[in-house]
Amino acid sequence: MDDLETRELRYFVAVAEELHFGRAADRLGIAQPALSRAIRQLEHRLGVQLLDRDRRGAALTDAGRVLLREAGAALDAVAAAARRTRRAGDEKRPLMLVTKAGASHELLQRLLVAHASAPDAAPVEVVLCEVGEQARFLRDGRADVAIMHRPYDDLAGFDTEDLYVEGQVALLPAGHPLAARDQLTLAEVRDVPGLPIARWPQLDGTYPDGPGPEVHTQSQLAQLVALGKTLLVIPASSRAWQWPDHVAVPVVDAPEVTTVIAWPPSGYSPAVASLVRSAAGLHRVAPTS
Amino acid sequence: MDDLETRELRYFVAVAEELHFGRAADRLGIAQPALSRAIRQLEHRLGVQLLDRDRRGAALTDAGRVLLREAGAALDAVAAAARRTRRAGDEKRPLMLVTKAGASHELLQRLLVAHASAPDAAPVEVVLCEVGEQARFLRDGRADVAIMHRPYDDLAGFDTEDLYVEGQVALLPAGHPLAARDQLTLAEVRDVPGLPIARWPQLDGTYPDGPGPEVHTQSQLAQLVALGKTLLVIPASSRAWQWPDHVAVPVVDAPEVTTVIAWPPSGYSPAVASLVRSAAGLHRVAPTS
DNA sequence: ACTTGCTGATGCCCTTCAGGTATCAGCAAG
DNA sequence: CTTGCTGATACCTGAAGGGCATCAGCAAGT
Repeated sequence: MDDLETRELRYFVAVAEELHFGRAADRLGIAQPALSRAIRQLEHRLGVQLLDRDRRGAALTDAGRVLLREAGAALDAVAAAARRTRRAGDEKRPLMLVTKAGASHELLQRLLVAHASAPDAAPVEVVLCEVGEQARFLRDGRADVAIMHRPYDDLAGFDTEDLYVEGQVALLPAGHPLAARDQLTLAEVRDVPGLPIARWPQLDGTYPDGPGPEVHTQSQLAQLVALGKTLLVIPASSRAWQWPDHVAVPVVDAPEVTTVIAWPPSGYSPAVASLVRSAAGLHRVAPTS
Repeated sequence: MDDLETRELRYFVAVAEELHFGRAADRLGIAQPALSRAIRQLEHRLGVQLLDRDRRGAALTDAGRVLLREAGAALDAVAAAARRTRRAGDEKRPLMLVTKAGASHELLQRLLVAHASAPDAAPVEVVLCEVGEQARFLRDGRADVAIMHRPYDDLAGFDTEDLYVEGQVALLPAGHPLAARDQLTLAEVRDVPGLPIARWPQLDGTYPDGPGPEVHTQSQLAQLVALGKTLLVIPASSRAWQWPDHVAVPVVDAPEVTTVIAWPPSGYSPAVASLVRSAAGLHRVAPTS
């Protein structure tokens, strides 16, 4: 059977994301005719039409949508193979741990301290990423292990260990009427006049509908809240990055958030095992806040 | 960054498995010099030595072992992308369900019947594979969903739903002294003179040490047990394939076996969801035996 | 209706590089 | 010192990926 080459997958992903051969070719650094031919050949080899060409661009067929998803996963796996192999060559390579910037500060702190005193401690390097990007880092080999949050993050396909369960708080600009309350409900937080809830990327990378601003970094958020443009509901421990002009109020009926440590099952190594063991030792210890 | 091509990964896997450039080249249908050059180039691009060449063949380095594992996963992902995309083109494509030949007969039977009467039932095609191969089928796209057994099968990276929990029985040749007992313990079953326990492939594909024969199909096993060459401990429901000259005796302290339905998180589709829902409806119903 | 300005598709040429054949080079065992 | 393995080199060839120029369809101005 004729196997696909990663080049073909990269080409298709570019076109599927741009929905435009010219721009995709540009992004890939090749000429448009070459791209058109490559995609045609790919369609022919798979025996399936992937794109509906149209006067004003291209649109994905059902099969195209399947391939977009699968190709992404496959390319991540290939990238992971390269990265992990390169790193296997280094002696004294540190373990890469990825987490959302600004989340779970203190838990992470304690984890690193605890692990440093473990007998078989390997050095750990912390990588910060944007919201929802941890899974990507694990999948493509940029990280060996991640700190993630259920139910917000995509844990599919990873082994995990629960570390900590906590409630959520609403983060409001100081001076807002609701900021004086000592607790809130989700119903009260929704539809606050002039204070729409910020919209985060969902598991599939799209944004939910709504009036609030689209954000994907903590600093954007902090800014927007301070400016009185939005409010948000976040895990209680995240108020570590709270600004002076922010006020956190517990939201009593918000779903609980579980902080977990996650790793790709294929990438299980003694170093990862050791770190996970250190993490398990932190179980249920409330963070100082 | 220079991405790897699947061709290079296939070449490396062949060499890593054969540990011999000539044989690997033969298997790939290319000449040995081309292979040598491809591997050298791969090593150079990764900046890591993958193989220790030696007068009598090649041996994997640590990095090589990492790449062997990662490349396998990556190639499976690429193959899955191709297969799932092709199948997405077919209308009326059946759902592919894979299970070990001979295991969980009746549960599967009931699942298929239950699902056939579901309102959104898609046709289901059953594929049988050898012991421990289900994960491979799910990973490379040959199957959409699998019936597997914890703790025997490798469930890492899949979403699962528990279907059924059962104890295990020892399968003995009729006429053996232990066959008259109405229950046994693991301690009694181990080290039965002249009846070593058969050795199954472990999660990593290697065989545990021991005196018993290496087997990987049910029919091999059935034969060996009937011949009085081995005994084995298996889930109670597997005695469906028991021969007339087999006797099953419960092993009271053997770990429980959970039959689960598993699917790759990436491959989640309405059809899979529907089948899983049907399966969940079977919960805890004891099979007739 | 004609033009304009987008889109992706074609035709033709060139360069690159994967792969084949022949041969070399190291080394262990006769 | 020869023989018979191994993998590595040298050199050539050919398929195919890629670039450039151009074509072809279609919608929206004018």
